Amino acid sequence: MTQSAESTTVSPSVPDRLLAEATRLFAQRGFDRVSVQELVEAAGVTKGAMYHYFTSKDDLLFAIYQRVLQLQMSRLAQIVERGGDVTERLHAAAADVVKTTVDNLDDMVIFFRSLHMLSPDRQREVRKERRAYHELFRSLVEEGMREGVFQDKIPADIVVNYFFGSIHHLSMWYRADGELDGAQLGEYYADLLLASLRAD
Amino acid sequence: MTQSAESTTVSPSVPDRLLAEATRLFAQRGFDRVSVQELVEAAGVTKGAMYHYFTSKDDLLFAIYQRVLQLQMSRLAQIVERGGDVTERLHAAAADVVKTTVDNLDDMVIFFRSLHMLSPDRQREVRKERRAYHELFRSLVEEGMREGVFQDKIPADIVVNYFFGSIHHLSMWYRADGELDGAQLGEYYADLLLASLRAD
DNA sequence: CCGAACCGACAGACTGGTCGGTATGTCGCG
DNA sequence: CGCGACATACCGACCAGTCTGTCGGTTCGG
Repeated sequence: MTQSAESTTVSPSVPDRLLAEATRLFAQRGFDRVSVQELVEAAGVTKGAMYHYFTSKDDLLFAIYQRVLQLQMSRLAQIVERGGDVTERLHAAAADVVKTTVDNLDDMVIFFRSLHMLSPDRQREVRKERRAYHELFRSLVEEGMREGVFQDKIPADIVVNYFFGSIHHLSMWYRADGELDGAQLGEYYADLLLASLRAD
Repeated sequence: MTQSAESTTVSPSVPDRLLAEATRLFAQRGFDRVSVQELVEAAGVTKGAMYHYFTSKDDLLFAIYQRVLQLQMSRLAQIVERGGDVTERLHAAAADVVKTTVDNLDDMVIFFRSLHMLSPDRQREVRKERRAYHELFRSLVEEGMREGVFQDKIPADIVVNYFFGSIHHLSMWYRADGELDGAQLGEYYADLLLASLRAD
């Protein structure tokens, strides 16, 4: 074994601890308001350790983005690929993205609030991957439109942006301690999306 | 007249210039990334001038929030009050908020991205006014539900959050130089909202 | 089989620069 | 002469990133 199993404690590796604490702190107070010193103290390591694993504070933020993008894309791809009619797949995809979002609210707060903190290069990279994600989702909508299952008076592109806007906004009002759980909310949101797409 | 009309130049007053430049810069680069020095230079004044009219950098940000909240609330109130059936009023309100949002994209970027930069007191104040705004909008939805014009399987609260999420997200993808103008987009968005509310 | 060279993984002090806010001065106008 | 409306120099705090050092393990030549 290398070192992944356990040493004295079962705590995760240093980079993982940094990522976890960074996510929590950046979501809570904003990227610029969290100092590197504070972050490493929260993770129980030192600056030396952080700069050993990440080239900059920016790099740490980017790592959070990559984790989110990868998670979302893999979940959506899985749903798109599996069979079933397009209505079912779109409903499942919509409900799943809601569930995943409320399960990772901190990630989403950071995602939408801190994009402009990344270097232009990395912003482009994030936008590129995000676009691919949108396009995969949109392909479902377009499929339904072609089949005549969905109305096509409103461009698929607009519908998708409309829906993802709602998702984005979840990080501003959804509270995990409320009465509404993620699965229930996912049902509502998926129903709203499909209702607005219902063919006449 | 006091001083509002004109002096030598026709340029707006110092506080107005500060507000305008602050809005542009905060939206472009984020509150924490704009230094007071840079801001006052952009507005063509000095720090002394700024701290004469605003008690802090925070205070300037709060002034932007107040302007946005007031504008939105007054527009919505006007639409709600005028007659017409509930479908028409909701459609008009929805289309108008889209139009107002794309006409003031910088304001909205700041609104959603920088809320956590305000002091807790002022955050509460903003949230309070924002809630009142949501509730007024929601009252339209509830009215339609009571009358049976709208479906009521999904709570009005959820529907409103869903819709305002889409609005919020506009600041992330809508580009004024694109092919879609605000009025057209407002139609689409209002149609989507009403479609998702259509009674069976 | 052993010791020396080496290496990855940190620790922690330090630095150059920046920033929000303040204190004091000035100037024109009533 | 007094006061509102600024101008400007300045300060203390803080912060990202760097640099040098340390230490436990691994490798490798003899």
